[in-house]
Amino acid sequence: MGDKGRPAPKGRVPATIYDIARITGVNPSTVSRALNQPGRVSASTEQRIREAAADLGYRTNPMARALPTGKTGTLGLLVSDLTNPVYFDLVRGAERVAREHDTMLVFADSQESAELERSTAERLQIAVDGLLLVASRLEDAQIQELAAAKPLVAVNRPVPGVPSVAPDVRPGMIEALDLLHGLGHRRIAYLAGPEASWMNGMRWVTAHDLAVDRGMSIAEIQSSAPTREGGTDAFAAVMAADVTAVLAYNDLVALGLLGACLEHGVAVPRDLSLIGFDDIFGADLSAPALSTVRCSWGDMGERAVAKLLGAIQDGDASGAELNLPTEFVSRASVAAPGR
Amino acid sequence: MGDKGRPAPKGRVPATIYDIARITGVNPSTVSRALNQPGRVSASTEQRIREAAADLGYRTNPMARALPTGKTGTLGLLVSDLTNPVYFDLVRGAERVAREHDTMLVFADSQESAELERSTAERLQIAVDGLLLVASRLEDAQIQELAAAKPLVAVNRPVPGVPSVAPDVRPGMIEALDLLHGLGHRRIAYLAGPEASWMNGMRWVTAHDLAVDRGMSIAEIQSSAPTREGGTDAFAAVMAADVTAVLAYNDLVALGLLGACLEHGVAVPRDLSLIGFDDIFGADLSAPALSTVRCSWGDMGERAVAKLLGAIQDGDASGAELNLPTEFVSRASVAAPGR
DNA sequence: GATGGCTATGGAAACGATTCCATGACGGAA
DNA sequence: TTCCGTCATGGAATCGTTTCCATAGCCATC
Repeated sequence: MGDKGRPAPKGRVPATIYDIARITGVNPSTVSRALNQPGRVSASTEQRIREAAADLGYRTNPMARALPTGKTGTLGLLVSDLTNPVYFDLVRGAERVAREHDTMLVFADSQESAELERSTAERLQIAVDGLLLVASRLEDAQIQELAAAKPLVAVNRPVPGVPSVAPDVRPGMIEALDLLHGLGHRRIAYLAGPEASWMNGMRWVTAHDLAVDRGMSIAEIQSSAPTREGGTDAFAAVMAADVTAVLAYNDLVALGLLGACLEHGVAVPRDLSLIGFDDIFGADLSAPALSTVRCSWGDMGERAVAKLLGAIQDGDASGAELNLPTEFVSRASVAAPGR
Repeated sequence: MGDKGRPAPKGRVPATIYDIARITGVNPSTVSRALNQPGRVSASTEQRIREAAADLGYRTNPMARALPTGKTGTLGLLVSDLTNPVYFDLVRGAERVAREHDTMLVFADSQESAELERSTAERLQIAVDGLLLVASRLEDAQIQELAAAKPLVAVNRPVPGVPSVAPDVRPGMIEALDLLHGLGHRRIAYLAGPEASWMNGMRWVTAHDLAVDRGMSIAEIQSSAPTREGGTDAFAAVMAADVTAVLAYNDLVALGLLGACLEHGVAVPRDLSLIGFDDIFGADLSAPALSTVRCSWGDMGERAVAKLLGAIQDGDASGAELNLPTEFVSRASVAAPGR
């Protein structure tokens, strides 16, 4: 480990339990006990040890601890696209709970690629105590395989036998469709997201069923990507569909489509009503402000981490599913059909 | 370490170099060499070892490696507020370069609190090879102290003797003030951000000097927080300042103020021109779309990580400063003063 | 045909913490 | 007084990898 010739690495060497042991005249094992199992050593020794530790500015070396215990004190969070504003709140919620439990969060981004997701998950898995898979593009079997190796919680996508946290789209969607129906819309469209996304399928099926229940026709329109560009690109297809309202896969797509509408002189909501999903940052900024089906991503992040920590602690492999309700947020992008 | 009574932990035990050594009939040290120092063992042995490793699905245990080497293969990224959309791109850029170098990123959020930032940085520091401090609220001396312990790069804030990456606000700001001046604005205001923020001071000083150079008067208005709420809350103070244009500390504040203006019937840009900073996601969504001084946060993230990795590799402690140019993005929120 | 240098590999000591097992002291019960 | 249980602590093995040092074989050189 000699630093041969290299410019000397910076910083003083951090103190170890051996340093504390030497100073206080006890055995390293006693130091370890004093610091981690209060009451396991005599009060006076513990006192001396704690003081010495504070003096030296001792901090447990997580790597050294991880070796014998197998616990790294970190969780991995793998999302499909870190750039997507939806994940802001999720990340924040996750971070909050993790911090509360003295756990670090490692992030990674799979760039919407299943293959990259799998390899990243595998690499990540060895360095963490558990994995959070958000909006996974993997197949059920692949996820189950990962879950067999280490605790894993699927977010935004239920997987049989694997614990998961996901929004329940029905409540919000019912509100949305009731509103559209009440306003007189009869021909609507669903602007789809990525095919590999479970959530996309879920939204389409739910929207479809609810629309049919209400005697509305609903068309499915493909989009090139779950981004603003994807929404913009779909403009022509939406126009061709001859509908009075569009439910978009998410707010990003909806905002992209909204921009294209304005650009082409299609008035929203007079000529076309628009509803998004997720209530991301910025959804209330657009003109008109975007109506959307909201789910509390912050909550999802918190619940998911809590669940994962629980699974880690008691080796729980139960595949319990947790569903958080959604709600419709009514803004200016929806109105009665104009003609 | 026995799992006494606990529901058996999941998963098969991962393979180690000992397993590979046993299978191939060599010494573990040879396995280590074969895998990490190509050419250091005979081609045939290396071949056999690699095959066995692949068979067993061997992955290096990063904790075990970290112990003797002191290198964890992770970088810490500490921001003041993960919720701020500015950091999206920064995070993404950082993540990209980190991945390229097989390095993981650990995130943490200091919630705009200097004390929390310091303690988080210290805790983080022991688990990572280097630290990225974004928009730090710490004092120079504290940052220098942290930098003495382990490689550190300050982002969005230069610190004497510490390597840093920050935007150069002048170019973008010059464009902005030239535009305002050309349109006939003579009384403008700067809606400030957090006092502890170096960037806030920088923006104010630069705006002030440039305004004075052009014979414009400029007032400084305090805000309660660098968020949309902060901007909304500042509405009354802005009105009281009797100006025709406002430069806000950042887009968030600007958007908040914009919302308040619309709500109170103040027409933007006719009654008041508005300019933000950062060009965050959503800045182009508002009505009117927000003019802003943009800096490439993605680039900043990439550069910062690259710099940090460099510093780690060659123990470089040089406090080089890197400044990335900004540019003005002209949108609809600026016009000639209306009365 | 010794000698020296090089290459390929084995052996063992670290790294820092945890944890099982052992031991000595002490106190109370018989 | 003896014995046993308990408590506080020491000692040592262990986790998986890296790396320094040692050694055996080999080839080339003098």
